Amino acid sequence: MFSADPQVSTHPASPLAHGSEPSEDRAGGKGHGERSESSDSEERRRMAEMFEVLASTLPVQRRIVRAGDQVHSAGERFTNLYVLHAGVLKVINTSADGRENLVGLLFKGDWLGFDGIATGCYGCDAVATDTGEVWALPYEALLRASREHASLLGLLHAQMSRAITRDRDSRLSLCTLSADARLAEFLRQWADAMARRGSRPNAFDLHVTRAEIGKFLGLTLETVSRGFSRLERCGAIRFLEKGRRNIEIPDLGVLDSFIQESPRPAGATLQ
Amino acid sequence: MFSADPQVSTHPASPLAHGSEPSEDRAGGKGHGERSESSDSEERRRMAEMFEVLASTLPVQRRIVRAGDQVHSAGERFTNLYVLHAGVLKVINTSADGRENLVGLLFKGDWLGFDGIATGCYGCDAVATDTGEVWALPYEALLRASREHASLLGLLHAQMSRAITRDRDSRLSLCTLSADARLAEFLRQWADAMARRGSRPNAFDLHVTRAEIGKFLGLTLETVSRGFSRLERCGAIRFLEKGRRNIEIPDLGVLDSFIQESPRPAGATLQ
DNA sequence: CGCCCCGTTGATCCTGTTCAACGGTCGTGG
DNA sequence: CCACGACCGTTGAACAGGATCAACGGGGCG
Repeated sequence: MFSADPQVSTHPASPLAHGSEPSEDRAGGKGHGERSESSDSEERRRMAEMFEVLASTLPVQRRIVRAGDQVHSAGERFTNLYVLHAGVLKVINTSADGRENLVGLLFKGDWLGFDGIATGCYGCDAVATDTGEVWALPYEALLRASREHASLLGLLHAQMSRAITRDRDSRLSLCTLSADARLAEFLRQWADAMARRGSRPNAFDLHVTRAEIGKFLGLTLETVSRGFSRLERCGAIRFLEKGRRNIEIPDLGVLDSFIQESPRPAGATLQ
Repeated sequence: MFSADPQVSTHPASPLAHGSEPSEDRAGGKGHGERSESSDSEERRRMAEMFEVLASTLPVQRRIVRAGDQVHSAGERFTNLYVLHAGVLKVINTSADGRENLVGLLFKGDWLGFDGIATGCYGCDAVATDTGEVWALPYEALLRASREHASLLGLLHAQMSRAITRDRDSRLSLCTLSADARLAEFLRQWADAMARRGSRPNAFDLHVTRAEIGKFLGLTLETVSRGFSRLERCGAIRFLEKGRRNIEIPDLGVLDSFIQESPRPAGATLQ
C-alpha cells in the first residue's frame, strides 16, 4: 500500500510553517512555501540514521501491524515507547463518556507513547490504519542504554520536543483557521509527512474516514465532505478512485493558498 | 474533554481530566468536582521535592520577573529550560503570517522551553503576566548532571510527558466543547492549577485580557465576555472587582455542569 | 483633558451544524 | 444469485452558535 517511491519528485513545499520556525518564511505572496530539496533528503537521512542507532543500541522488538491492530491502548501499563517504521497510525482518545476522538496521526519515523511516561499508563489508543511496522523500545532499556550512547537520549528528547511543537501547531490551526483552511492544512501535513518519509507527497491514500478527519479537525463529517468537494472544484486536489480516499494534489501551492486565505481570524489585535 | 456523562454516575465532573491519569482520579462523590485533598497536597509535596532536587544538583539561575518581562522569545537560541517558581506565564506563538496566539498558560511548577530542544531555538515567546520567579536550568548542565542523579532525568521526562498530555487535552476540548463550556473548563484548569500550587482554588486573578483568553480558546473577545456574563448570571462565578478580572468560584460543581452540558458532538464553530 | 486600552452589550450576518435523503460498496446469508 | 443491512460518502435545506460590526462606560496615563 505504501507506494514506496524513493524518487522524490520535485518539491514538496513547506508546511507546518507554524511558529516554530521563526527564521523562515511562508512569506510569499503566492503561497508556495517551497522548502529546499535538501531539507527533505536531509530529513530522510536523519531518519535512517535514527533507525540505525536504535537497532544497534537497543533490544527493539519489531512488530508487523495490520489495519485495526492496536499498538497500545489507553490505561495499559506503560513499558515501551514505540517508533513507527512503516505505515500510518491513528491516535485515539476515548473520553469517559465514550466519545472517541482522533487526536493524532503518525507516520514513519514518529514516536509514540510519551504520554505514558509521567503517569505509568498510556493515555490513548494507537491503532494502525494500514499494514505497517512498529518498533517497540523498552523504556527502561532505553534509559539504561542512553548512559552509554548519549545520542540515544538526544533522539528521545528531540522526538518529545517535536511532539510538543507539533501538537501546539495543530492546536493553533484549530483556533485560527476556517474549516476549509483546516482541511487544506491537514492535507498539507499529510503530504509533508509523505515527503519526509520518502514517498510522493502529491498522491496518497487517506486511510481514515471523513468522520475521523472531522473529529481530528473539530468539524462534522458533512463539513469535511463538503470541504473536500470544494477543494476538488478549485483544483487543489483530485480523487483518483471511486472511494474518494485516494487523493492527488496537483499543486501544493493551491492548497497553501487555501490555508492563507483565512479570512481574518478572531480579533486581529492582540495586546 | 473527559466530561463524564451524567448517567455514569460515579464520575463527578471532571473537567480537564487530563486523560492521562487513570490511576488518580478525581473520584469525588457528588457533582462537585472536589478533588481529594490528599491528591493536591501530595502534588504540592512532589513539587517542593522537585525544586529541592533542582536546586541541589544544578546551577540554577533564579530570576525575578515582572508583568511583561520575557522569559524567552521565539527564535532565540535554546540554552535553558525554565521552571516557573512563582507567578503566571503566558506562552505566545506568533506565526509567520502574523497570527498571534496564546498557546499556553503556565503556573508554579510548570516547565517551559521544551520546544527548543529539537530545533535549537525557542518556538514561542514566554511572558510573565505578573510578578514571579523563574528558574533557568541550563540544558547541557542538566544532561550532564542527570548522569549522576537519575531522578533529574526522571523529572525532565515526566514534565515533558505532562506537557504533551496537557496539550492533547486542551486540543480535545477545542474540538468538542461549546464556547461556554470551553470557558468554564478554562476557569476549571486555572482553579486546579491554583490548588496544586497551594493557593485557594476558588478565588484568583486572571492576569490576561479577554482577547488573550479568546485566542487561547479559539473564540473572539466578545464571546468570552458574554460567556463570563452568562457564567456570572448562573452563579458559577462572581467578579470581585470592578475590573472584572478577579474571579471567585463559589462552587466548582456549577462550573463543571457547564462543561458537561455541552451538546457538542462534533466541532465548534469557528470564524 | 484627551487618548488608549479594556470590558460589556446589542444587532446582524455567516459559517458550520443538524436533519434528512440518496447512491455506492462490501460482506453475509437466504 | 440476489436481498439485505452496515458503513461510507455526498448533497440539500433549515437552523443556530458564534463572528462581526458598532456603540458605550470606565480606568490609567501622557
